[in-house]
Amino acid sequence: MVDNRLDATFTALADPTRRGMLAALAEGEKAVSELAAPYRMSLAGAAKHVGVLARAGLIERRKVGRRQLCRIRADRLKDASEWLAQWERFWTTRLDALESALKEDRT
Amino acid sequence: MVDNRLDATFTALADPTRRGMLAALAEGEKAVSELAAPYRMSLAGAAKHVGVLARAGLIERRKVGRRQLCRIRADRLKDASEWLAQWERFWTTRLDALESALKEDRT
DNA sequence: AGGATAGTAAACCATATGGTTGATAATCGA
DNA sequence: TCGATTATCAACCATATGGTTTACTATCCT
Repeated sequence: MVDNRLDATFTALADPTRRGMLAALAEGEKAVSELAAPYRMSLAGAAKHVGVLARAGLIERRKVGRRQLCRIRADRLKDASEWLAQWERFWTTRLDALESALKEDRT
Repeated sequence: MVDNRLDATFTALADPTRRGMLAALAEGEKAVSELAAPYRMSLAGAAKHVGVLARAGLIERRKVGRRQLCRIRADRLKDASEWLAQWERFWTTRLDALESALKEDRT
């Protein structure tokens, strides 16, 4: 199912630690321990989060020496974004309705 | 935290039943039992999913007679969409890189 | 009034999740 | 070679999640 990928993607995005890690990776490739550093959490714990991101396909890892460099893989993020874009019609019509309601108020 | 809202939103979106319910609500307001109908699941189980969507702020409920009519509240979906839009630069540069790689292949 | 319908609430169960610690492996640097 | 660094793995724990069933309330219909 295509759905399973969205499940994993949204599940991965549902945790602030993991969203923070993605934000950190926006600056460029980072090793697991660098990703872990900002969090009051054991390295093993943080590495689990990295694993969730990797299994969801949101990041790639490559081993360089003893470090495991991670970088963002944009395509899954794009899938999620496109799913959400489906709903754009809703909020735009919502905003349109709000706008005309406001206009009506002023007349 | 603003983050907590994103947590709840993405958690709610991480389940295919709940995404399906949102899709059903795209056609218009629906009662809980109507939302539940497509799923091989007890009404109580489905109602829990509706509760998750409501607590995440993705839907609103209003009681009409003995029915509980639900409709989409677009703003939270929009929040999630905007969070994801942050990453647009990533996949566009990715696609650009892919494109030039393909071009290079052909020369 | 009394039965069917719509929904919630509570108790329960199995499994998933987020975290810990401790052990181990691989690599770097002196 | 030896110690420190980087990371994974396994076992474990508490809590959350997705589902069930049973019981109950509220509303509608005849």
